[in-house]
Amino acid sequence: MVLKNQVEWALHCCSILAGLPEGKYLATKFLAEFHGLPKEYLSKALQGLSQAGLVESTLGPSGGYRLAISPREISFLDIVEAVDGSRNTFACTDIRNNIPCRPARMKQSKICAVAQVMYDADEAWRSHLRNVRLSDLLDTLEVELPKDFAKACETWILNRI
Amino acid sequence: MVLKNQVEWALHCCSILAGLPEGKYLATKFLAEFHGLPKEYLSKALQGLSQAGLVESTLGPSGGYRLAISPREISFLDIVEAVDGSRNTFACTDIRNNIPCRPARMKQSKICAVAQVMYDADEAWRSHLRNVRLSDLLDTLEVELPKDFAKACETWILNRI
DNA sequence: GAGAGACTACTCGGATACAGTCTGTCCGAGTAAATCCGG
DNA sequence: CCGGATTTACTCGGACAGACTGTATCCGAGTAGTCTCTC
Repeated sequence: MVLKNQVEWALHCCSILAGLPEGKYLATKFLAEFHGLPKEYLSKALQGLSQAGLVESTLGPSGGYRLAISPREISFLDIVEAVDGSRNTFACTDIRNNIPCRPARMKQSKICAVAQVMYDADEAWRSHLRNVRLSDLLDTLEVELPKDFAKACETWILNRI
Repeated sequence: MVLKNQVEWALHCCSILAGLPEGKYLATKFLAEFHGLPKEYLSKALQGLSQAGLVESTLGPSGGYRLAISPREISFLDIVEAVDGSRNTFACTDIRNNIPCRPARMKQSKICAVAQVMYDADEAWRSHLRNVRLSDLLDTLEVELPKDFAKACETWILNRI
């Protein structure tokens, strides 16, 4: 049970898009070049973000992606689910229904006890991701990133808009 | 990112093995028949439990599996990791190292901020699973399961030992 | 009746196969800005 | 110099392919208990 690479890519790309000047778009080509990723495949991840409404795109020259909403309104969970889907990490197939000695017409109102525990764990994971916003990541990077490196990245990107 | 079916199977099988009379083994064949699962494939999950030391097996007639340790000492996480592996749900490939404008010989002591958030979420998930023990599941089933059903299951199993 | 050998029922592990997902590439359709060209 | 047509640069979406994983199935090797056979 491992998340796909695109999740990592999407998270990093969002942090870049969040730093864009007001109203500007950044092309997939440059996002891919910046992170050393295959452009065409990265584009799939960005399409996922776009369909989820986290990001918006425009066509033509000087087209590309930008955030559709404020970084304060985007959680890690939003990005993860946009790219990786929102299926529960545990898929209960209700194998208790196969038990041969079960009385006919037995009422099975409650959810399977095993599944309940797994669902709770899933919710703990999601809850943690829901409570971290993209803006929190930006704050952390602001502190952790060396100033000269941050500046170099900024000019690199501004040169491509 | 979905856990494999074998995890569900292993959890249910463990709850059955926990109810076995002292010192008795239950064959894979019956565990599979009881849950309506493919015997050969279920055996892979049980092998995983065996390698993790949660379960022990014996060969020959009246052979099979039984718990190797008390249900109080077995957590859900133990079972999940025995079957599904213990790799982190997020695989950081450190794409920040690919950034073209990074200064040469830049010290990158700290862990990637994106990865840190994902690792914390992973730990929240694992922590929840670690805090639920197999004995807790048995307690829940004791309360939730209709008495006649539980009895029917018990006799079904005792008849096969 | 006792002991040795054959038999049986099971686990374990490897080999194999198939399907689905992940990763990645390629290309055509559609679109918006920039450019060109005719009046 | 102005407005329409063309070109360009991009996104979007589908098609496709290879690698890997998940889901099985099958079978042979090894083992522990049981049965049988011989003395």
